[in-house]
Amino acid sequence: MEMKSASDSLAALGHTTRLAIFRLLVQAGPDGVNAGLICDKLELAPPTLSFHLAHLSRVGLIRGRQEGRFIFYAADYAAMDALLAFLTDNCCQGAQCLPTAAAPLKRRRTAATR
Amino acid sequence: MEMKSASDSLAALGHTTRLAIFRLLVQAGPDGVNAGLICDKLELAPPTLSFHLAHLSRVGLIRGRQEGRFIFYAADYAAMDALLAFLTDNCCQGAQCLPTAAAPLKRRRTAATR
DNA sequence: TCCATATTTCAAGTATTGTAGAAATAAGCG
DNA sequence: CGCTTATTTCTACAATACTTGAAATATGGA
Repeated sequence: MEMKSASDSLAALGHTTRLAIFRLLVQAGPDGVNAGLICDKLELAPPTLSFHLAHLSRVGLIRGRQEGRFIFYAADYAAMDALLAFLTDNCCQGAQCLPTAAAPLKRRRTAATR
Repeated sequence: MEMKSASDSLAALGHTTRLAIFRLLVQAGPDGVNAGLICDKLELAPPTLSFHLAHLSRVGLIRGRQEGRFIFYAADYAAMDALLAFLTDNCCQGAQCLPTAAAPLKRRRTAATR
């Protein structure tokens, strides 16, 4: 993952409304949730929700699939995994970074290690 | 971790310059790097760097410690860990979220599980 | 004390982003 | 076809964030 793509994703999550949407979808699972239901659960005006869903989609953190009149949005778990990997990549060069843990933060799977 | 604090941290990382600074510090290890050196490595104007360091400090992702005329900044690994935990918390309710993996994204240690 | 160096604060201009009403599009149903 | 529902696009305003020159602060050394 490149710096720009990672920072775009992080910026997308760096807003309480979008973070709430994303977590809702992460916890909802791969089937996703339709836009109207997200509106209700988070009490958002439809245009506001649409704006944020478009933002999250644009950076690749979520995906929408049309089903009849509904659009179901689901988290892109692979994108989230890649983002977490980017953050902890090459963490602390093997030194002990977390005092309470025995070992450094685990390096997550990356394109190179898959 | 609360929603607001998490989104503040993510927003802080959602900027190429700050993300570059943070990764530099994550990879540098617990001893940290002094501000001037960060300036040189990332080719930033001192006030610009200072602005971003203040931002990252304010949200708790990094810490500075004075040492003579220098201020060494280091990543706060515990804060990063908590942030990653927040994102994957209660991920996909046990369903399989990553098609290539056998199991869902691991739930990281949280205050509740420590 | 005076100077050089390290870093921050101030100030001001520019640019970007978030919100929500109104209107538009799209899909299914009678 | 016309109606209802689901969602998005358009528009315009308000608010916030980024950058950098200039000035200020602080630390150590001559």
